[in-house]
Amino acid sequence: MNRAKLNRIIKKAQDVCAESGGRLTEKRRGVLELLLVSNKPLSAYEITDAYSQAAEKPMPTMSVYRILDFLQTKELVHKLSSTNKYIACSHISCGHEHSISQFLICGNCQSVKEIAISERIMHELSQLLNKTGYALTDPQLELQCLCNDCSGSLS
Amino acid sequence: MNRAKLNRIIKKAQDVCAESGGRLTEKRRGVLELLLVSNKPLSAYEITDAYSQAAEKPMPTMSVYRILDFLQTKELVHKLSSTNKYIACSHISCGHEHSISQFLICGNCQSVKEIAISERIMHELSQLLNKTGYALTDPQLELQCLCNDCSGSLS
DNA sequence: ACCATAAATGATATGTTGTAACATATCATA
DNA sequence: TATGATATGTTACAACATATCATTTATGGT
Repeated sequence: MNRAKLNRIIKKAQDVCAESGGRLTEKRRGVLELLLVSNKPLSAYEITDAYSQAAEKPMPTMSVYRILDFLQTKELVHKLSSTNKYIACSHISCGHEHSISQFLICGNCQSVKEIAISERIMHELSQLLNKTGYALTDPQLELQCLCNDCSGSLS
Repeated sequence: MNRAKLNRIIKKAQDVCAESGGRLTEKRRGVLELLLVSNKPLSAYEITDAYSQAAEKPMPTMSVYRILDFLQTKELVHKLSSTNKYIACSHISCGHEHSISQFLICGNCQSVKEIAISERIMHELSQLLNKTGYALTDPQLELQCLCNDCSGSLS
């Protein structure tokens, strides 16, 4: 991710916050940037450590959790509940609708790809669920995968 | 779950263990029974407390984790990573193949239903993933839902 | 039956993830 | 500048999980 692209995303994120009455403060922007430049999801503690090191003064863990909560309500950040880690949304700059979010998690290198599963598959899934007496409330899927790079290198 | 059915499942579980060179000890059986009779997933600590109370002597948490690990390797128990809770497999007595496991988790009453998603949907999903450079390694899905009972009672 | 071995369990300490409760600081605006 | 709303700091603790080493219990070979 180059600086220009990062700046565009941050600008958009500021707009998103402003529209809903929040502020993308320095710390919130810092956490978001950390996640944007990371090539893998980070735990709250990893963010704490990275931020503290970069800022050369300790960032309270509590603040990190609150900032992550805030960023999640703005759908700028997603939490992966299967790993308790956090990842920046891949679609901030394009104004993507977040009604569906599916994550492919590489079990080897921990890289994550955020994809959009076809409406048709999700619809089929929903139909199947309804027959069972359960209705889908959160279509976020987390799929344990192996990425191409890793599947090659593991012979 | 009546006693007869429970006994059939335990018997089958003993067979599964024996075939792979393990033993369904008293404590392991006890933990499995707790999960079988529970109508909702239990955390490791809830299991610890329930077992300790039933046995009238304290069960070390560490033992519970080890027992859960063991039961998971035999696919008698599944872990729900989205909630850090554990659930008995619904298909022990029928010798079900465990290559696919999908869980519908009610966000209100925490009841869980283990279902088999159609091969066709899983195949489509797999195909879609391959295009993205990721290959599915673990088809366990955890879907956040609302069950019929709860969706009715929540007006 | 006896012992060697492996499997299982116990006990203690520590690591990781997350929330509760309350205080203080900063910003917008009337 | 007073006020309310938003944001951050601090401390304590709850919940979930692993590491390590000691002890006990089953099992197979002699």
